[in-house]
Amino acid sequence: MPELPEVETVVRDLGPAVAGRTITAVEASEPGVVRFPVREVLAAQLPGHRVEGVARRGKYIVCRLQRDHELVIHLGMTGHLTVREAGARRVRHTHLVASLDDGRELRMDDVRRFGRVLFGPRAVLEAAGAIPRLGVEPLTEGFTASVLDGLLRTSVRPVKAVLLDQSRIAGLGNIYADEACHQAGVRPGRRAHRLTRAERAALHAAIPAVLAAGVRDRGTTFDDFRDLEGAPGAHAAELQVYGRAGQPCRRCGEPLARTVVAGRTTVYCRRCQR
DNA sequence: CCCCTATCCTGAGGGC
DNA sequence: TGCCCTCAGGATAGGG
Repeated sequence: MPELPEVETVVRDLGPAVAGRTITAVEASEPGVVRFPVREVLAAQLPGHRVEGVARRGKYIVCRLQRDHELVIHLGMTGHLTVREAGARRVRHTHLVASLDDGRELRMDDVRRFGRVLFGPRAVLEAAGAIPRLGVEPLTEGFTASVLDGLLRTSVRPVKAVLLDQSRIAGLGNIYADEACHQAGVRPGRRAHRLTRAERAALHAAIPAVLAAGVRDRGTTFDDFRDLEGAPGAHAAELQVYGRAGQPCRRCGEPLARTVVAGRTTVYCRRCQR
């Protein structure tokens, strides 16, 4: 599942690959994934636009186009972006193919169709609420200890629910939320407002640390994340808890516990996390 | 505003 | 060999 490090990996490769390129033709095949506007409008209006740059906001990939237009892509759980030579074999469930003026194609595929493609003038996308309000970016200077304190101290929800709430912190998903809680020594099910000052500080350090490690390793390929060229990320081997229920904690040897928090499978160490 | 639950969606994997 | 069931989860709609 693409979270901040996986999306960042895609964005860092996508910028150099498509900046300056003009989109010459568009196929948007599957209804559902291409949400805004309807895909016929996208196919009619996107060609002719030149890509000026690519940025990330939370888990959203934002391609800046000419005339203040944007092509926004969310990969959902199983989405992929690739840049390939035109005519290369397509995978099943390819929802968007944007031909570029260098003979390559930007493609988006997504088996489960939880991903989204949005296009239009930035102001229109914003006014329509196409991208929901997103919280602080955890790898920026805006992610201060006091900002995180404010989020945690005012919520009675499980701490993991706060970490997963994109309107509060943008970019954490199930993998890195569990990893951050383990590194901080905090049980994911603890009520956020009951954490001690020291625990909040530990989380404030752990969140950027686990995300930066994921970015460094070009993402976690647990089952199906791939970068622009189809290569897996290397971070799965570094995971401490996610996907390791029943296996020994790498810190203390205790078999890792599995539970459900905020509706998500959650793995933690009974001994290391209190 | 706050929080929780159901829903979307397909393929992998287990049980028999 | 194959059918059926459960599970995976990011985001969001809707209920309390």
